Formats: sequence, structure tokens, C-alpha cells
Amino acid sequence: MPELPEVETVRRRLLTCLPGLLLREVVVNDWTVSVQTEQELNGYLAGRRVTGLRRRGKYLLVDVGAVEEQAGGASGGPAGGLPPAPGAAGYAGPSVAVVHLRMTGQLVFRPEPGERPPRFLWDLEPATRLHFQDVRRFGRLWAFEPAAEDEFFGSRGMGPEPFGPEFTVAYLRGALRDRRAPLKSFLLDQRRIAGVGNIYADEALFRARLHPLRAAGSVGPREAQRLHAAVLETLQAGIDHEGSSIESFIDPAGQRGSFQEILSVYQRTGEPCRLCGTTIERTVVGGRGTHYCPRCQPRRGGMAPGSRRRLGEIAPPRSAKPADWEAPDR
DNA sequence: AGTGGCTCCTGGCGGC
DNA sequence: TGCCGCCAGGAGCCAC
Repeated sequence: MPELPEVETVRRRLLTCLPGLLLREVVVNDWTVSVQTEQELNGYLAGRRVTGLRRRGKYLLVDVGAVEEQAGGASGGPAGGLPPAPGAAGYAGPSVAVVHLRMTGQLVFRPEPGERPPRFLWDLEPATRLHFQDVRRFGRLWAFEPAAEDEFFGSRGMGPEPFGPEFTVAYLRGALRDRRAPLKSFLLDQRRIAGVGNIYADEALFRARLHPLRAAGSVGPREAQRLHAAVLETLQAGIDHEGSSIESFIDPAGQRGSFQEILSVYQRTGEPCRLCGTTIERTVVGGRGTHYCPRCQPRRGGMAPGSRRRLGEIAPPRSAKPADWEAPDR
């Protein structure tokens, strides 16, 4: 499940080999991947050289330059003998390609065709192919002019980058204020913080020792400070381990990440907590599987509406405290 | 406006 | 053995 650390891992890997390559053509084999036509996608991307790679939340951005003149510059058009890029009213300037991997999307270099056709591929020069594989077909591709980027993300209400200057403790406290939604739902809301998904939300809440069903607005100043640090530390650990390969994540070189090996709570239901030995429990918040240690993440301090029903079957945490247990604020 | 629930999508798995 | 139904979840959409 690609979240910020997985997308960042893909970006870093592509950064070592994609810039400078010429994108000859985009070939789309599965039209669930894009609302744009192949002609439109190629109009923005074909005949252009990759100039950079960026990330915004869980979105991967590939910058390309303007359409290159053929050697000799006689009639213009893309290099490599392709016809002139036709799309977008003859637009020939620099563009941005945006890829979202969603659940099972993978970008992998494959010089030869694989077992099944990719949802889309980029035919590159010198000769190589970047395949987009995606079992569940949730992944998406867009292409547009750089000027349209702000609108693209603005219309989605993307929140601040966790590692950007806007994501401060003060911002987090303001964003949490008066919200009745559970902390877990808050962390998954891309309008509040960009890039956190199910795995890192559970792990960050464990690190912050906050119960996932706590109402976001009930979080005190010191708890907000802990949560802010926990989000950053958890995401950074994910990046350092080159992502989590829980289901299908591999980077463009086919390598798996290793963060799944050090998970504290995610998908560890029934196993002992690494800090206190208490059995990790699972509940469902916002339709998502949610894992937590009932002892390290105590159920107190104002729970979200409906949490009593959801936790009705679950025994209360023991009274004994683990060695490094720290009392929550308020 | 904020919140929760539904939907898409397919491979894997448990149950019968 | 084979079939059925459920589960996983990011994000868009809709209802309240």
C-alpha cells in the first residue's frame, strides 16, 4: 500500500535513472488509468525529456521539458522520428505527469514485455520502458501544463507536506481543534496532512501513545506535540527502510522495502506489544482495519462518538504501567 | 462544514 | 476439488 514513504522511495530510485531520458510515447492499455485520451497524454508528454521528479503527498510528479526539435531543426516535432505531438491544441511546452499508485500500483523498468500487459507504459530513449502495473486498477495517470498543477492539488484540498515548513505543532493543534472525528480518521484525511495512510497512521498513533478512537479535538497540547513528532518519526523510519512491502510494494528496480519487519502494531493483531507485551488488538475505524496496543494507547481523554459501541467487546487495559509509560495530558 | 458510509477493483483465503 | 463470499484500502462521491 503505497503511502508517502513508498512513493518517496520510488521517487528516489527513479531519480537515479529517469532524468535526461526522452519520453518517446505513452501507451495506455487500460483506460481505467486515465480520464485523458492517449492523444492528450502524449500531447503533454511525448517528445519531451524528463527534467525532474517530485512528490506531493502520495502523488509522484514527473517533470518534462518542452518538445525537442529534431536534429537539424527542419520541421520541428519530437525527436526519434515521431509525428509532432498532437494534443492540447499543439501545446509544445514543458509539462507535468502525475502518477498515483493507490493500492497496488508499481512503476518498474522492463525492457521486455512482462507476463501481463502494463496498464500503461512509457517508451523511453535510450531504449527502455517504464511499466505501470496495477492489479487492482485503482492507480491513475494525469498530464498537464505546469500552470495547472496548483489547481490540480488545490481542488483536492491537499494538506501540508509532513516534512514541509507548514506542518508545525501549531498547525497540527489548530487542525485538531474541535474535531469530533477519531484520530485515526484525522490522520488518514489528506486535507489535514498529505501522505499518511493506514499503515503509518496506526504506527504513528502507537508511537504517540494515543488511542485511534480518541476524538481528534480532545488531544491536549503535549499530546499534539507527541503526535507531531510521531508522524514525522514514523514516516522518516518508513523512508529509511525504503517503504513497507506488505502486499505488493516494490520499487522501480523490483526491490522490496523492509519497514514491515519493524512494525509495532499494524497487522500484528493477537501478537504481543513490543513495549509491554500486551496483546495487540484490532478494530475498524472509518472502514479501515486499525491496530493498537490497549495498554500503551490507553482509552481515555475523550473518545470519538460511537467508539463505545466499537470497543464494546474489548477488555479495558490493565492497571499496571509499562516501564517507560508516560501519563497522557489532561 | 464535518462526518460517516459506500463504491471501485481483483487476488487470496477460509469455509463448506 | 471446486465454488462462493469475504477481505484488503486510497480517494472520490454522496447523504445527513
